[in-house]
Amino acid sequence: MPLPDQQANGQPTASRERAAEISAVERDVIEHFVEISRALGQPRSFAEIYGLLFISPHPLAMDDLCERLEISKGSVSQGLKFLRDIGAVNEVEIEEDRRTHYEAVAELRHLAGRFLRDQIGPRLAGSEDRLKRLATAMTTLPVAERAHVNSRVTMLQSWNKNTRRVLPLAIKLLGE
Amino acid sequence: MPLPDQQANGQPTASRERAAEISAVERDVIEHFVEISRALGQPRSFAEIYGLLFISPHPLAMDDLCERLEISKGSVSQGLKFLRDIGAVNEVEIEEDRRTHYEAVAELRHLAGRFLRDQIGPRLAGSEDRLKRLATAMTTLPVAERAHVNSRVTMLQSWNKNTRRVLPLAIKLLGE
DNA sequence: ATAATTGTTCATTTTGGTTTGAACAAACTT
DNA sequence: AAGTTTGTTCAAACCAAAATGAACAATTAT
Repeated sequence: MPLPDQQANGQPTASRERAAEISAVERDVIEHFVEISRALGQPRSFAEIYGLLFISPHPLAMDDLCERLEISKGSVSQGLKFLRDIGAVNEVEIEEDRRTHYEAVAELRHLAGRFLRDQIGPRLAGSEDRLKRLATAMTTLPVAERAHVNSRVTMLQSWNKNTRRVLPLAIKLLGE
Repeated sequence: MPLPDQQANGQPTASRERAAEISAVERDVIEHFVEISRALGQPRSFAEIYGLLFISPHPLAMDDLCERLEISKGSVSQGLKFLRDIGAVNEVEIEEDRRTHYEAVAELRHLAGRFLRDQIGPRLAGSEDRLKRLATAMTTLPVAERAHVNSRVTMLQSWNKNTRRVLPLAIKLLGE
């Protein structure tokens, strides 16, 4: 146990004070994002990290996130990696602090857009491939079944096409 | 082990033949729904059930679903309950068979609409409540923090409102 | 050079949600 | 009535995904 806390002193390398606990307001905001991320099938810790950064008035470093959210360094590292990748957080340099700090990107347009492109897009593409293969495999079926199967597969293809069309539009409308 | 299989005989109470295995085409269609349901955070077995009903040319009973999908009676019962509740399947009565059979409701409009209403709607409502409470709790904050927190909470409220507006529209567009 | 700090990776552990299967109720058959 | 079939419920088992924490690399300070 090194130096006791010495807040607001000039020493650049002085030991940092322990981060404050999560307040009621912060708690609620974080919970809000946790629920959203759940609906999107993303891990809770990622949402907690984003939520705290979103409500924090200044950028935070990994340590802060670990201590205040009480999650491990590993989780925070992974969470920040994901959030960085989808452009949900920005790195911020702070003078006289070696650690990289992070701030939340609050523009829903960017957020949702990149999430759509990186997370949903590839899946839709995969679906399209499968449907194409299906259409081929179908031709080997006995004629009796073919009619029904064909109508169903056609339906799936049309749903997929519609989704591809509507999703980007919806994102655009969401971002006001 | 009762009577050996006797297909296509006249006896109404005769032992039923074992259900056929899943074909390649069925496999692919089912997998398609499994992936969609994953994105929506629904259990795999539910999607399997819906998928098989969707591609099947005739209604199926619980037994059929158990045997062909190789999942337990309990799972099928729960899955059908869920699918019934959101209106994704209809019960069908079959003459000279006591068991209730099920067919998939293939109208995307109904499907998505009810899913939205039953699964997403309540969550959005919950969010709105939390945001209201938040707006109140906020007023007890020190003035210094209040400005920033206020701007963030306002942002969340606006996102929520937009979602409420856009989601039904998106559903409508999806259903052609 | 040595030590301390910052951050990532990944094998293990934990956890939360799904699936199972046994017990049960209800309806039907003989 | 006794027995069979059909279907639900729920505690326990199971499992995949998330969280942990130790080992590691890289950078900076002494």
